[in-house]
Amino acid sequence: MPEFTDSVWTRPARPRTGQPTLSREQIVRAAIELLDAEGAAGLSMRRLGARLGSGATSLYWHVANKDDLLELAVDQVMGEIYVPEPGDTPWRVGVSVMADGMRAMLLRHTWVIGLLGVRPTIGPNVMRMGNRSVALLLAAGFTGPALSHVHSLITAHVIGAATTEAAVAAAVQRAGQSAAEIREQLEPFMEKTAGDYPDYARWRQESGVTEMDPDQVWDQSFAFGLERILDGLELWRVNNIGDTSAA
Amino acid sequence: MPEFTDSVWTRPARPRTGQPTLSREQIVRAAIELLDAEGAAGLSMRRLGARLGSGATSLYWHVANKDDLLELAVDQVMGEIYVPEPGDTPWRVGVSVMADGMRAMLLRHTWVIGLLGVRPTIGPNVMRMGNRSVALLLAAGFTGPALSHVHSLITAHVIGAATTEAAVAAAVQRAGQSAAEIREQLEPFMEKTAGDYPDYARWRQESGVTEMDPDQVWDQSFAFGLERILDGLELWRVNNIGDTSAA
DNA sequence: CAGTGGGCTCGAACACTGTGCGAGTCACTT
DNA sequence: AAGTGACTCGCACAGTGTTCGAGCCCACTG
Repeated sequence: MPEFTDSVWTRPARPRTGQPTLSREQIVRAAIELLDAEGAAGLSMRRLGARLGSGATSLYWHVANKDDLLELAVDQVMGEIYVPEPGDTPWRVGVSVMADGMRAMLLRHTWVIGLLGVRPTIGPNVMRMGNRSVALLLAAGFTGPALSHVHSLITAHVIGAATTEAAVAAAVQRAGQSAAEIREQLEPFMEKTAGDYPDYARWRQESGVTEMDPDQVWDQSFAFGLERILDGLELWRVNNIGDTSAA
Repeated sequence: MPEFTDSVWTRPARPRTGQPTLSREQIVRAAIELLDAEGAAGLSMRRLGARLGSGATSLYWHVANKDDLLELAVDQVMGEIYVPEPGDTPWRVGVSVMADGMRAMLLRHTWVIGLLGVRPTIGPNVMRMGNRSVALLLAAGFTGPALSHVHSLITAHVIGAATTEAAVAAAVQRAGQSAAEIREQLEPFMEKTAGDYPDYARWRQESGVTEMDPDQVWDQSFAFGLERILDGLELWRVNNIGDTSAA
């Protein structure tokens, strides 16, 4: 049984002296490229080796595991998220910027989503991000467990929204068809089952949601949710902290 | 390239006449048991066949793919979620019950989480759930795109919260150690890196979160977030619908 | 009652996966 | 010149999802 703290981040790095042809950074970068291009299923150690012009097993000198490699890749792309410094803007804006950035990152690297539920990441980039988030929320007046809850709430919204969006995007891409074609194909299925799900069918028709641009709907849905969350947090903040002037 | 609608749910079921020793329901049930017991990595067609006392390839008569099987399993467990009828309770309570139920399901079957981002499910149980959610939110006064946004917001919170909770739970389970032991192990790592993440380290110490029961913290965090979301929605509802009396 | 077709099971095989092991290469120190 | 250690890599092993074709057995038709 491995110790809890036995992960890429706690194991000492190998000393580097020679002029190796491969490096951990290079491997991680190539892995991310492969994952972006072909999804989680597209990454195999052999294919990654080939892409780097070296044998598959050479990678194991620089990386203990495929799991470790994935953890490194996740932390790497987490570093792409920009978390504003506290004080630059009102806290709502700061949080929104972070949330939007995180969402964009997850949609750029959809393979990350499937890994988030498998194992928590405590790499340097994630830690740095966490530290800046804490600073941001401290400046907003949140403290103690509430600060943690607020942070969880924001990230949960981003992860949850990105999850379903990515799922649909993947299905659409697999189908290789336009949104209009898919809507057309889906129609008979919807009509056939409309009797079984009357409320859903009626709402679907009346809402006019079928005639909107899907990408816009995703954006609006995410923004709507985030605004409601921030409203709810503001309300709580006023009632429990009472300082409405914090940046 | 497969059509978008080419999935388990749209393909006609095979006619069944003989007295087969295997059935699709039985296979799905066994798969879920295996997944619950050993996680996503524990399910292979050969192991599943062995568990059912039959050859691995026999399964392919009842199920086209491993992917299809997983989709069936996901829809199956989705059916475990209880969505209250509209009118039974105030809408906040109804939504809370659904959210709590969904969270509990995801934590019972953590393997589902990793599949949610891969492909959207449109199985009968998910559709039924969707229909009841629509009914619930219609009764609360939400209509049009806003209804969809509200539904997305709730499920996103559940999925996002369950994702990070499941990740930590999996790591703890892999370590096979108590929360106290893990905390002890983590301490030196935290102290060593405290200088790099000063805000985080300071908050961690002052907040006292390290001395709380982790399970309770998860529960509280989820409930806190849900309350803030419902507050935000209530606010929006009053401003945009104006009817505060809807059940 | 014989025969045939189709629902259903399954073993062999293929192409692939992650990874342990040991041999080999090279730059550098002693 | 010998050796040491960083690094690369081919082979092999156990395991994966899935295809194919052979075979079973039951319900039907002639």
